[in-house]
Amino acid sequence: MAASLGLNPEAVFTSYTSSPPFMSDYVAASFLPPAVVDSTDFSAELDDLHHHLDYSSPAPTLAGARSDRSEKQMMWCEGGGGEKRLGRIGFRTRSEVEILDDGFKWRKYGKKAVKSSPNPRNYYRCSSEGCGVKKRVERDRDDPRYVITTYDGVHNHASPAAAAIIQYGGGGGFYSPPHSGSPSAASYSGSFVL
DNA sequence: CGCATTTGACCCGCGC
DNA sequence: GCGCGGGTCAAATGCG
Repeated sequence: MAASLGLNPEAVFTSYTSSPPFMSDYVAASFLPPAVVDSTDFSAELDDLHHHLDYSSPAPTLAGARSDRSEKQMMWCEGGGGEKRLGRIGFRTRSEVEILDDGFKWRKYGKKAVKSSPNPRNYYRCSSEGCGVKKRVERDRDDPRYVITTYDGVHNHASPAAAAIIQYGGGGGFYSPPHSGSPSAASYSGSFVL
């Protein structure tokens, strides 16, 4: 079953690093407006991240990345190169499970053991018609406590869950807590059971 | 009974 | 041209 993700916006935005990797998967789920990525205060550690991931793709262009020192939760984007589109977004998140519910419906279509890691890599495709977004999930080679998720493409649709997050994240950026005057988080948390 | 997952086969690009 | 590694397909299987 999917990871237990309590969609409590406040929790997501303020302490997601200690929760299931909900937020990272969410952001990666491609509904992330490029503008947000551009405006987000992405910090360094990209080189370190890339080195760590030993990503085998041909010298990807980093469009932006974010890291959280405390939890070593990181994100990298590639492709686009200042353009509006994100070719690929990757996350390294701490998680017990690999099936992370990011609000979209994914259909698994393959599994492969890769050379660079002792752990198998899983391939998923967005099950929505006409949406060719794909994602790969694999455990970190060096630190099995982490899961590396890579998204390819941009969803041509939104999920109800995504809409909720966008609403709460709007204006303040993805990592900002919801305004105190925002509608109660409770109205949304009910839709996502732990 | 319908649908998602599993898993080996197949395909393709790339480096030697 | 060949072998290898990675990505996808699709028939079989399992599950709700």
